[in-house]
Amino acid sequence: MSRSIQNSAGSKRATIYDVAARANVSVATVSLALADHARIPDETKLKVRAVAEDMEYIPHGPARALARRRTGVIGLVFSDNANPFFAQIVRGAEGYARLHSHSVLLTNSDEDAQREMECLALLFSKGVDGIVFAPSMTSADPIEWLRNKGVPFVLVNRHMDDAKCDYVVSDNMIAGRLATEHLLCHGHRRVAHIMGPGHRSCACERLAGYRLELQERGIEYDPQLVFECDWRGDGFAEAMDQLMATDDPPTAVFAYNDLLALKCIYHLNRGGFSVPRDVAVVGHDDLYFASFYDPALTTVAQDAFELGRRAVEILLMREKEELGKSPVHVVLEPRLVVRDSCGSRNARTEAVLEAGSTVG
Amino acid sequence: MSRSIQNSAGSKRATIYDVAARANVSVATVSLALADHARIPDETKLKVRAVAEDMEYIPHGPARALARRRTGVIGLVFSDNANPFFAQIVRGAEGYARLHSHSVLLTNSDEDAQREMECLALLFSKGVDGIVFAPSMTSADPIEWLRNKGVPFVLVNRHMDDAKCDYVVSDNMIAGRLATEHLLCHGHRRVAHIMGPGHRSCACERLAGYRLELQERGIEYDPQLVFECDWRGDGFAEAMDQLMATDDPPTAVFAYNDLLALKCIYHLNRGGFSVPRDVAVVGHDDLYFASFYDPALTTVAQDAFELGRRAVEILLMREKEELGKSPVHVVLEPRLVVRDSCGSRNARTEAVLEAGSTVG
DNA sequence: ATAGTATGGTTAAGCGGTTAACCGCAGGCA
DNA sequence: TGCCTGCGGTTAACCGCTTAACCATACTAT
Repeated sequence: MSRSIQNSAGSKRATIYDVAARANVSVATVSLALADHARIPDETKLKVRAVAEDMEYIPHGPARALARRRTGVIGLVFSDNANPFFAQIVRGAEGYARLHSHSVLLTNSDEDAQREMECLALLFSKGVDGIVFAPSMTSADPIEWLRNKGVPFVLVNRHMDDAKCDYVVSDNMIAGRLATEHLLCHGHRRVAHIMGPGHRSCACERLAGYRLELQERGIEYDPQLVFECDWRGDGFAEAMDQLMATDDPPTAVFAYNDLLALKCIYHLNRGGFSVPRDVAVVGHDDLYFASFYDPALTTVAQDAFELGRRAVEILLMREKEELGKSPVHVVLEPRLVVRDSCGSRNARTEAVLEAGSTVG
Repeated sequence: MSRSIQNSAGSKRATIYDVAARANVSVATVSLALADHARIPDETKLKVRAVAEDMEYIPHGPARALARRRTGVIGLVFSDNANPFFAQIVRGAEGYARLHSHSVLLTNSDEDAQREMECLALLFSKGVDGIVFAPSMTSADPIEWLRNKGVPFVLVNRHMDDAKCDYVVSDNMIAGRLATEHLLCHGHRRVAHIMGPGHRSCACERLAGYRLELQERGIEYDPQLVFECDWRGDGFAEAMDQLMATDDPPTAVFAYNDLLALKCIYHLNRGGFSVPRDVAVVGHDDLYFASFYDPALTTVAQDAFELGRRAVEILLMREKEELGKSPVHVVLEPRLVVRDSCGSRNARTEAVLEAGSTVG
């Protein structure tokens, strides 16, 4: 009859059996009543809910997950959640998930292929309903593995061109063009590009955009002006120095992202160059602190929050089978945010401090 | 006999029954073998493991959680994981958790009391083994609730003075003193303080440190020089302007955290004041981008990563009952990182770019 | 020979829910 | 009166794994 006895000390968790006993109904009735099932008359629902409320009954997730065959949990795989860009994606994902009664399990791959697989396996073992995944490698192995296991997933931020799967990205080609166009329109002819890790789709695409824009405006592409840095953003300083020491140094730099842009400005300052006077700099991402850097950073904004939000949205729609068989590709439009680091505005003319961003 | 039949298509998840069937043993043997139980001879273990490996068997977490009565999941409650400071704590927690075969469920409370309770309830429903919690409110309700439910938890970053529970914090009193001392030692007599939300223990303690240091150095505390801002970091600009317009303006500012410090510098610049020439500024947290801001920010460093790490460590030790009944209080020592924003160093003298920090 | 004890494996009872199938009863209708 | 139908609830079979208790066999000691 009663499998569990609610001890009055309140130390043990109240189970559905406790509620059933107190409400003088069966566990089935409790379950159905709390699920607002049509078969249960309102009167009973009210009674059961009152008892459940009173006992502070909170259903046991794992048990429910076992019976229902889904956990209401979405797995997240990023290389590093402390990276402000990823942090925002995570936030977007978490927010949307919560709005739809899901929660998120967070894993970090540290941009390591093996760890990435471990993350996926871990999430699979936890029985997540789906995975939002920012692959760091070009290898299709993780994708294959996920597909084989039958776990729904959506790629975010980066995508593999061959894989026919859902993804949501920002249009990095356009981003590269926007940044480059802006600089060229201000008369720059020698525009350098600090490129991200070459194995990432977004780095390649931004480079491609940069090249395409140069081409369309009749400027010859000079590979000397492009250098790649690793995923930690290190390794551009020396190249930068060499470049600035030539007799035809760049007058502008388009950096893969804001962090690199800021480091670049910092480094240029150290080297005696002033931004934007001597060199114009454009970044990418529009991290919140870019706006109150000095000089305020001109940058290509991509909505990281939205990236995460949409990814979860797709996952949940797939779960409810509201989506067809064909893969969903969301491509967000980036936009240029003009500030001071490219010299087209004067810092002193801006009176208002941009707000936003939380404080620890 | 066999409850589940592994269809060769591979679409359904392999269960322990599938493994047992293929290995010609009972599920109990499989379970024990995979758990490396002493009762199972090596030969059998090898055989079972080979089969499990071959079938890519990954135990089903929820089922295991139900049987074992723990999930191997730790819940995280912060106001906003996109805040770089919290992001680092989260990272520290996740890293340590993973090292010990645990994973983390992330929730954001948005600094809202009700949402905070929802987060806790959610985590409880998911059956987390413990919770790392940065309470945003002074109310002891969440603490009481957790205690009542019997969920192990440890507070991080902020603590409630009355509650006798585990916590790990940075010594904010010392932090306030360090920052203030540094400024006073450089001859400043009018030191302003941009204070964080007054309901947070850390904001109060940093203020207390600031006051104590003033007192010990014979400087009278002037409440005019202190102003509080909300959790988003807004609302200090006007106060700052008024203050700078008086005939005895501050020559130095100690800001609650780096974000505020940067905003403050930005705002001072806009107002025609130069940092550090006109006003010295010291921040708090040592966020990675503080080092390549211009001027590079002098700040009080607290090890956010370690904060998260230690919190999880305590949780896991409690789980293994390696800790006594009395509450564990970890207080990390902050340290002053002197850079350029306080005028005690010259930006041009520094040659090396500080490295670190990842790149999206 | 006989009980005693490892050894190595199996059986089965949970863990806390969900839900299909079933059942008793009252009302409607021929 | 007898049958069908709806209503409101219960029973019980899972979900996939863990683990205490049990059992068969072989080996030891008396």
